[in-house]
Amino acid sequence: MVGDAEATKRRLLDAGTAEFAKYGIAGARVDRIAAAAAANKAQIYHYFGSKEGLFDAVFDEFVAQTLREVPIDPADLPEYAGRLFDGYLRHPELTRIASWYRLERAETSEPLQSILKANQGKVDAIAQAQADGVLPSRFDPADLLALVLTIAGMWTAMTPEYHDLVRSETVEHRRKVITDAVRALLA
Amino acid sequence: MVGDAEATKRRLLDAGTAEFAKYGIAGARVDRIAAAAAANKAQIYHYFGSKEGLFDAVFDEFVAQTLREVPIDPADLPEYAGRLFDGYLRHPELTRIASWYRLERAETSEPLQSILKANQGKVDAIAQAQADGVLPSRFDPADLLALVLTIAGMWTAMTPEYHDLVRSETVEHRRKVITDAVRALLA
DNA sequence: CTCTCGTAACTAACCATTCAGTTAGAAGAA
DNA sequence: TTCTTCTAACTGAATGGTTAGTTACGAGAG
Repeated sequence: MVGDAEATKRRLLDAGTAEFAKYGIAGARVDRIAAAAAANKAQIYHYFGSKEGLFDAVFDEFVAQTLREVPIDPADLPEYAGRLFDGYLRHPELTRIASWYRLERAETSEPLQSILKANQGKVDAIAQAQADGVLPSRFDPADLLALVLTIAGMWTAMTPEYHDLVRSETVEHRRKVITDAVRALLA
Repeated sequence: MVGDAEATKRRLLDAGTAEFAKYGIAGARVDRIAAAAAANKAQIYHYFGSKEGLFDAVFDEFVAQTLREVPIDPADLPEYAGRLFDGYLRHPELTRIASWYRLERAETSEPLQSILKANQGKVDAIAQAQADGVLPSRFDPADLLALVLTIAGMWTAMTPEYHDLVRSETVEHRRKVITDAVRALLA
C-alpha cells in the first residue's frame, strides 16, 4: 500500500472537527481541511462522499464519545449536570459543533437515532427513579431532563457579551452555580 | 424621487432577516436577499456596506426590539422568563439569528454595547431587589440572570432530536415548565 | 442642471467536486 | 529470488458553476 487509509481518515476527521467547529458547514473550506490533514482533497470525497458527509462523520463520533463519557445518574442529577459541564470544558468544540448541527444540518438530515435512543433511555431512567421515590416528581421526566441538560450547558450557550459581566468567576464557581441550580429544582 | 430609500432599506432588512435566520452569514446569498427584497444587489452595498454590515443592522434591530418588548421585572422573575418565552414564540427568527451571531460574528466584531448595558442594568436591578429583600440572595445577581435567561430559551436551544420526546406537550405546558423552574430557583 | 435612487452588466476570485493518472506494496508464478 | 500483475491509496490539475463586490449608466424630481 502507498499509505494508511485508517490514519488518513483519522487526520481528516480531526481536521474536519477543527474546521467545522470554527466555521460551520457553509463556512468550512475543503481545501483548508485537506491541507490541515496533510491529505488530498479528493480523499475527503473518497472516504466521506461530500463535505456534509464529513460533517456527519465528525458529529456522529462526538455524539458517541459524549454518550460514553458522561453516563446519567438519576439518583444524583446535580452531579450529572456538573459532569456534563466538565465534559464541555474538556471538549470546547463539542458545543459549537452541536450548535452548527442544530442550525445547519438538523432540518435537512434525519433525526439521529443514537441521540433519540440515548434521550429516551435517560427519560426512562428518570421516570424509574421518580417511581422509586429517589427523585421528586415535581417535573415530568422529559421536562426535568431538558432542564438539567439546558442548565449544564448554560455558560457555553450564553451570548459573549454576557461573559464580560462574569469574567471574574472561576470555573469552580460556574460549576457550583449549575449544581446548585439543579439541586434547587429538586428541592 | 425615483424611489423611497427608507422603504428600500426596510425591505432589505426584512429580506436579510429571513435569509440570515435560515442560512447564517456564511450561508446567506446576497442575490437571494436582493431578489426577495425586490431590490438590486448594489443597494445592499450602498446602504449597508457589506453582507456582514447588513447582518449587523438586522441584529442590532432585533436586539433593540427585544429589549423594548420584554422589560425585566426583578420582583417577578418567573413571569419575566415566561414573557421571554412568549417573545421567542412571537419571533422565531430571533433565537436563530442570536445563535448565528454567537457562532459567526461575536469573535470578529466588538461586544455590542447595547447588550452589555442592558445586561448590566438587569444585573443591577436584581442586585437591588435582593438588597430590598424582594428576591432571595441564594445566587449572585449575574448568575441568577444567566439562569433565568437560559431557562427561558431552553426549548429553542434544544437539539431537534429532543422534540420527538416532548412532541405532545402544549405551548402552555412548556411555558409552565419554565416559570415553575425559575420559581424553584427562588424557593 | 443636479441630486437621489435605482439597475444591468461585469469581474475576479472562489469553491466543491471530479478525474485521469501515479505510486508502491502484495501476491502469485516460475 | 525475480518478474509480472493487481489494486488500494494517493495526487495534481482541471471543471463548471457560484459569489461578493464594482462600475458605468439611466431616469425622475426639484
